[in-house]
Order: sequence, then structure tokens, then C-alpha cells
Amino acid sequence: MVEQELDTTFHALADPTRRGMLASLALGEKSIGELAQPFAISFAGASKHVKVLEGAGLIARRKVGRMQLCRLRPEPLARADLWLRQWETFWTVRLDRLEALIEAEKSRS
Amino acid sequence: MVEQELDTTFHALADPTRRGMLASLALGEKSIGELAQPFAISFAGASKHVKVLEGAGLIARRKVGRMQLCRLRPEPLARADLWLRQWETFWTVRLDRLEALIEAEKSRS
DNA sequence: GCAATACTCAACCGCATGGTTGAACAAGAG
DNA sequence: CTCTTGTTCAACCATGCGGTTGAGTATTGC
Repeated sequence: MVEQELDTTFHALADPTRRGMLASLALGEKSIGELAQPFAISFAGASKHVKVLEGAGLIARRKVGRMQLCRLRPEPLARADLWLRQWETFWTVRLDRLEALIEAEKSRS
Repeated sequence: MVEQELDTTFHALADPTRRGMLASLALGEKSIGELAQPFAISFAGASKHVKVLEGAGLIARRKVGRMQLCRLRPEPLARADLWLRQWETFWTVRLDRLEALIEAEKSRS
């Protein structure tokens, strides 16, 4: 179950248009038209991207008059980040090793 | 560009088989056969997944005799994590708000 | 040399993706 | 009521994905 959420979350994040939309939503609620505007894309195309983001639980919508306002839902991002941090020790160890090498190089000169 | 690296990294992570392979590699170098074994998958199929991971810079290979040993390269994971943490304030604010509500509820009772 | 092992490569399949266009619908503006 | 705006839906297209099979290439063991 968690596995499947990671699938959809990472897949949603694997597209630059969708990441751009999220960045745009970080500044506040936006209609789908406003989300589509910066990307040379058709309205229907944007609508599809929004549906992917919604399917991944990354955004929620509410209808206001004739437009749909989208807002960010960061929970899946938090869970994806949690998963990525499993490897944190892995890459920090590497960086530590690198720093140690740099220090060794310094003291040699 | 950084954007494109995020594309390939997130796409590589969006598949449970590939995430499993990474987890397996966290325990040490593995041949492609060893990587394929836990997943009911053909040899060629595993080879493709490995190629995707390699293309994303998440693993490196070296030839030892007739087998290919793969090892984890965590750098792209670190960069993906960095990107995700852009939203960290976003979700922690939410959690803070939730805690505040819980506290408010407690003191009301 | 010969057989087995550890792969890679090319071709194919079914299905999803990202994109389009054009028609439809719902709601506010005149 | 009509026109425009904001959006969805359905159909289509080209491309790519995850998977397979079958053939081909190194390398090791006998």
C-alpha cells in the first residue's frame, strides 16, 4: 500500500510541468487556467496533469463559481521525503569520506 | 540541467522493482542475476531496469569476470531529497497547525 | 574444444502517457 | 436569452514503458 503511494507520487513528480504546477501552488491557490498559463500547453493538457497530481493526492480541488481552485496537499511529499531519507546515512557517509580526503590532502601540502 | 536530472531520478524511483533493487544494493554490491532473483522477472527484464537506474546515475557497474557488479550511487537521491525539502516548511506548518488544534481541543475539555 | 553461466540486444506485445482537437456543459455577464 | 469564460470529456496520435522470447556474446569449468 505504501509502495503504491510512492509509485504514484514519484511518477507525478517525474514531470517538469507537474513540478512547475506544484511550485506555482506553493504560492497559493490557483485555478487550472492559471496553472496552465506559464506552460505552452493546451487547456485540456493542463487538466490531465492536474488529474495526475490529484490522483497522487498532491493537490485538492474546490469549485468556486465556474472555476476550480487547486491547493497543495503536502502529505505525500512528506512521505516521499521520508522514504528518500532512508538513504541519508548512505550519502552523508560518502560526503564524510570526501571531507576526510580533502583534509588529508590539506595536511599533506 | 537539474530539472532533467529530477525527471530521470523520480522516474527511476517510480517503479517498485527498481526501488527494491536499490534497497538490495544498500546491503552491498550485487550482480544483475542477484538483483533479478527476488522479483519474478526475466533476466532481460531485470537488465532493462538496471539500465534505467544506471541512466539515472543511481548505480554504477563494474565487470568482474563474466558478471556485472552493481553498486549504489546515492548522489541523485541526495539531490532529489534536497528538492523535496523545498516543501518541508509547507508540511511542517501543516503539522504545527494540527498540533495546535489538538492542544486547543484538550484545553477545552 | 564443449557446455554451462552471466549477461546484452533486438524484436515484439499490450497498455499508459503526454499531447492534440473539437464538442459539450455549467455558470456569470450583458 | 445569449455570449463568453472555465473546464471536462472523448477521440485520436505518436511515443515510451514494462514485460516477454529468442538469438548472440563473453567467460569460466570440465
